Amino acid sequence: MRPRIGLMQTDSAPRTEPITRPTLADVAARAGVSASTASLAFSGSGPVSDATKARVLAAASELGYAGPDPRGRSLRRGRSGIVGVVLEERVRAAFLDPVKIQTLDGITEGIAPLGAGLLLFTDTGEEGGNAVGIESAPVDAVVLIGCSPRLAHSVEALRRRGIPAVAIEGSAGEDILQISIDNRDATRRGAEYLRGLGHTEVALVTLPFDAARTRGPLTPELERGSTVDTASERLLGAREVFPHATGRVAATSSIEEGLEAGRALLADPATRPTAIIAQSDLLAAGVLQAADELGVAVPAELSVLGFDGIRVDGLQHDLTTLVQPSVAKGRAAGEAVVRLLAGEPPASVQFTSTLHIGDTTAPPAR
Amino acid sequence: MRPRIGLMQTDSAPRTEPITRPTLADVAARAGVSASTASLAFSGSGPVSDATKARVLAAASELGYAGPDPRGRSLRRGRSGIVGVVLEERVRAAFLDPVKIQTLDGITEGIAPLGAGLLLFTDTGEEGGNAVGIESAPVDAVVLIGCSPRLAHSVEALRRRGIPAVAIEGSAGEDILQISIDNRDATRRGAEYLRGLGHTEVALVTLPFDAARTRGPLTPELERGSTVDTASERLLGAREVFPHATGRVAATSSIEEGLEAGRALLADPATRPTAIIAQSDLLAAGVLQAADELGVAVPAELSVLGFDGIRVDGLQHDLTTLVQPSVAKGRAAGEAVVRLLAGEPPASVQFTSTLHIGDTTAPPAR
DNA sequence: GGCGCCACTCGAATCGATGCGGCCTAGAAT
DNA sequence: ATTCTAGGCCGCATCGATTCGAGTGGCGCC
Repeated sequence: MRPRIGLMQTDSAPRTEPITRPTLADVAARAGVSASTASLAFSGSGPVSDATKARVLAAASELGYAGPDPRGRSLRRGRSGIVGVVLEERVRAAFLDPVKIQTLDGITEGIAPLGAGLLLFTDTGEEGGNAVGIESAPVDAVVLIGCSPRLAHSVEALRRRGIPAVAIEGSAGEDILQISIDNRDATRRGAEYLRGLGHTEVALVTLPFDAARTRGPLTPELERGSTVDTASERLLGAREVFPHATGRVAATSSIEEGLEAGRALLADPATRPTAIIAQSDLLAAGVLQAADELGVAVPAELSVLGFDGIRVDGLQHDLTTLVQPSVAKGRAAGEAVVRLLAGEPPASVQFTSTLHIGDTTAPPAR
Repeated sequence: MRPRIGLMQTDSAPRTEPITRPTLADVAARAGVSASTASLAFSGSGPVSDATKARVLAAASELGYAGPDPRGRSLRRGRSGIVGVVLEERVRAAFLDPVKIQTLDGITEGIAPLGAGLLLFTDTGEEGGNAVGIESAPVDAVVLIGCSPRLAHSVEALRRRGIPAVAIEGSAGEDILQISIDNRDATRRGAEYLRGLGHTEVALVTLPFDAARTRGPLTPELERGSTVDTASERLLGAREVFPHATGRVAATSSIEEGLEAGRALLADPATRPTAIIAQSDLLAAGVLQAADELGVAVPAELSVLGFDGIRVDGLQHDLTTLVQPSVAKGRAAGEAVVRLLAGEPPASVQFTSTLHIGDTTAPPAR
């Protein structure tokens, strides 16, 4: 029996504008409706007459109200509309890798139906400080790209909090959904192709095996201490065909690193391999540059096999490589996130790579 | 609603775990302290005895509590610890541009003291749908990178909401802080250098002038309809020295686009320019490739000037270019964000580019 | 032994939005 | 004119964390 105030009693009195921004309640009061109604008018998820809605919108406009506060909304809804992406390195380094970019692009495609934003994190190892880590970020889900077991602690926090996670190319944990490719099998097929051509003296240029990104000769110690599945799997695939193959470890997937590794492997004509298996196209491109520098003819004197199937700008060769569906991988991860958030438990996905035969491989010269 | 259990009634009984996740209140109850104290124990922003803190942490661990919910925290604090970044194009396109990547990296450096995450947006134009636009995202501040006036509406919403914004290379609005470089003046200096060498027949390869990214000949219509400051300014700088210079417009800053433009400009030996001013290094690299293809010697028969000062992998030349501090630009933007959030009003910053003289420029052959 | 101080802890209010159940009223049908 | 119906609208409680002022215990000092 609350006395309804006279209709005509407008709050014409110029009340002092408070320092605080207007809230939905203010708008509702101004429009003469309840906060609930005003909320419905904005979210459109309930029956509100057009007249009322117009009145609310008008009040909002007069008050300079810019729409519901995303913070309050996400608290109430339990969803923030943000998906976290964890990269293993710092932003600059991560985005120099075309595969990562393509994957990221695929993710945006995959989560498009969510209309969610992408929040970038880097697995810098140092979780301390005031930094907003994965552990304490308002994300609805997380995609881990090539992440090391170092994240186990954070992943555990995600699990506790009930935040779904999807891992691309990395063993983040037992119960984490995996999106991967046939690293091992694909490399084996590539290696078999080289063997079929007649190669026996094969060297490797691998991706880094640990977070320290040690560069140098490929040693059993490094292999054993590997925390990077991608590198290990591709190595194992090559070893299935060339059990004693060895080579160099690059610090990162880049042309420069490939160049350096290529110089080391090709420097001595006496020990020079007839073929090099690089674990990424960028590394392969670097090896090709090294061969060019040293006057080693490709493919006559040296065959080079890559991995990824990216376009390397400025490369003169048509690289023989294992083409992997980077974008599709990202998209699958995005779609998996969507399903997880919808409550449907999706299955892990394994993509396959295809061998593209270009002009950087041929039978050995000897 | 939730029946609070008696004080001494230890919950040793394996009570059925509720479907809901534990909250700070649960932890506090378990630890036998008030919610306030538990909050202080986690945030560390108040005097809590070590014993109490340990008890709270133990209780949290037992309950599987993963720390304060970021949503509730950000609601109360009014800060989310997230900085939004608006890119003008889709993710894939944006990250193919080394300058953008460097800028982004600079931003992360700049906002490091905030410990904030980076939330990516793309200025796709379509704000509708359920998408989390800039207008309704839990961000503390926003950095606009090379954004078009199309964003005016969103920028207005930001202003209303009181969210600080910084613009890099783009006129987002009147009261938006600008971080820019001397696009016009730098290009003029580069052009003057070419004129000093004796060039008079100069062609341009420009960045796109509008969101449509029209590719083709540089027409007065396109110039007039420009919504991209960077392209316009660099064009004007060139025109100050070569008033009648014309050329081609690229659809994006990439080697491929530069290659295409280069082919068009160099195809006919009769009308071939003696120098080409490219508005980015990637475009310049493409032009160099086109020259190589067509057997045009650089710099003997053709001088090429770039802009950006990035390292282009696989480029044989030492490009003459205007080196801009991309990373510093991003860092300045990040630092500006920090200051804005701290309440200190910082000033707009204008960086200057320096002319790096490489081996792609020489006096004309004629 | 008493007084006062200090460090710590507690309770309540608050932030902004939203779901819920029930009440109201306008319009239609008889 | 009266009753029925259904679409709209309302108030309240709640989400989870934080802050502020009040309170309380213990302790030192006179």
